[in-house]
Amino acid sequence: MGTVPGYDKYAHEPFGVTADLAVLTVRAGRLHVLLVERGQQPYAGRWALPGGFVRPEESAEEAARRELAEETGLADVSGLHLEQLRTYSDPGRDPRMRVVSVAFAALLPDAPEPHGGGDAAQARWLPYEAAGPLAFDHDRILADAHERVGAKLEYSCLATAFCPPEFTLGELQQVYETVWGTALDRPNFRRKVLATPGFVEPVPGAVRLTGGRGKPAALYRAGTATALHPPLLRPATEGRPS
Amino acid sequence: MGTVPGYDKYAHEPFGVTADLAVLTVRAGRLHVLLVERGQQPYAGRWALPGGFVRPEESAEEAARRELAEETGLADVSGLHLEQLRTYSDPGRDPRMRVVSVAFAALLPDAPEPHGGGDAAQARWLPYEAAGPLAFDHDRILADAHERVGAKLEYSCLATAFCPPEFTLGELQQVYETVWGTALDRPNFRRKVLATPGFVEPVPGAVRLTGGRGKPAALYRAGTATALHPPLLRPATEGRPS
DNA sequence: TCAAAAGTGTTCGTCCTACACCCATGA
DNA sequence: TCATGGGTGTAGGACGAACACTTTTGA
Repeated sequence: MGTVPGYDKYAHEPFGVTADLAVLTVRAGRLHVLLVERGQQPYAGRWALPGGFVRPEESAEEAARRELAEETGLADVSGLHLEQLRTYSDPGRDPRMRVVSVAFAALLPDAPEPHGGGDAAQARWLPYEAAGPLAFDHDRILADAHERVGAKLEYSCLATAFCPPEFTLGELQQVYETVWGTALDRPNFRRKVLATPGFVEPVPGAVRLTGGRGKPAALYRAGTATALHPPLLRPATEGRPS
Repeated sequence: MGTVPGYDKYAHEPFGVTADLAVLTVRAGRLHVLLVERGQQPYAGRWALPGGFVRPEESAEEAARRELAEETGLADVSGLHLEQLRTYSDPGRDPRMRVVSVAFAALLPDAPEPHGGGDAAQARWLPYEAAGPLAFDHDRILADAHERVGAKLEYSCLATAFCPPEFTLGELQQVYETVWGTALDRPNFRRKVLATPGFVEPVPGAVRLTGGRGKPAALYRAGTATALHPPLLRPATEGRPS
C-alpha cells in the first residue's frame, strides 16, 4: 500500500468494518444456522451470527474465515463456500460506534459440532425457525441469507455444498426441500439433476443404505459445473421480492 | 445511537467506507456508463465511477444518492433504482488508507446530460466498451455490475428502469438486446412480456413513431410486478460464472 | 410378505422457437 | 410503391408436472 502525502486518515469519524456469517446446514431434514452467544457488551448473553472486526491487513472474506474458525472452532474453513450477501450500513445498527457489516452466507454439510472461543461464550447449531431474536440486525441478515440461498439453488449447483463428499440423490433432494420448504417429485428431480452436465458425477459401483430400509442408493460426487441451465425453479412461489 | 461506556472507538486502525455507483443506461442502442474525471489525488485526471465517502450520519445507499447528485448533477435521484452489488474490501485497493467500497448498480432511462461537481472535474456518459482503465478497482466493479444487471433482466422486471415513463415494446426489447448483446425474436419477446401479469401496462390509445418510419407503436408503462415467472432466459450463454 | 426407499416409464400439457404473414407510416 | 418497424398467427419441438409402476433392501 502506498502513501499519499498530506492525506489525513483521521479526518473523518472512524468507521468499524465487521464480517458476519450466516452459516447454514441441513440436519435431520431441518435447516439449521450456526450461532454464537456473545460474551461481551453490547448484547452480552444474546445469540448472534458469528463474526467480528476486519483487521487492517485482511479482506472481509479473510476476516470471515478467521472469525468463523476462532469463534466456532470449525476446521476445514479453507474449502468452505463463502458467498457475499450484502453490506449493512444503517447508522445506529451498532451502539458502540459506526459499524458497517459485510455479511456472508456459507453452506456446510451436516454439522461438525462447534465450540465457543474468542469473543463467543458458546457456539451451537440452532434450527432456523428457533433462532430467536438475535443481536444487532442479525435477524434481518439471517433472513436475507435464507432468501439468497433459496434463490441460488434455482440456477446454480450450490446445493452440493450442503452435502458430504459422497451423497445420494435423495440427500441432494432433501437439501432443496428443506431450504425451500416444499416437497419435490423424486423422479422428476432425479432426471433434472442427471440431465445437467457437470452437476453431479456418479461414483461407480458405490451404494449406500439411507433410511436403514429400502433399496440402496447410488452415490454421487459434486461435479465441476457451477451454473444450472436451464434452472430448477421452485414451484409457484409468487410475490418473491426482487 | 447509544453509547457503551469504556469503548474506545479509536482502538483500531480506522477504515474509510465509500459508496460507488455503476450507473448504466441505453443510448442509441449501446450500453453507456456514467463516469467522472477525478479532480483529486489519487488517480487525479483518471476516469472513475462516481462515489465518495459515507458520512457518519447516513447509510451507504443514502451516500450513493448524495454523491451521484453532487458529482454528476443528475436530478430525480430519489426515484432511481439502486441495487447493492457487493462490497470490495481488498487491502491496498486505495493508496490513501484502508477503504472498503460498497458498490451499487443503477439504471437510468436515456441520458440526462451530467456535469461535474464536488470532487469530479467533469462527468459524462461513455460507451461501456470504451470505458478504459478506470481508477482503483473500478473496472472490476463495472464488469460485476454489467453481469449482475444482465442476470437480473432474466428473472426480474428491472428492464423498465432503463426506459422512460412511457415506452414501446421495441424500446424495452432493445434494453435486453443491448445489455445481453444478443438479438431476440420480436414476436416471441412481445408475447412473453405481455403474458407476464404486471410487467407492463398499456397506455390506452397512445402511440408513437419510433424510427421516423414504420407503424406507430403502442405505448406502455412499467407495471407493479417485480419478479418474472417464468424467467426470460437469455439464449445459450454457457459457462456464466455463478 | 410388507414397508420403505430407489429407480424407470409414460402421458399430457405448457411454454419456447422459428418463421410466415399482415398493418401502418414516411420517403 | 418501397423500406421500415409494429403486430398477429401457427406448427413443431423441448421440457416439466403428474403419476403409475418396478426393484431392492430390512424387518
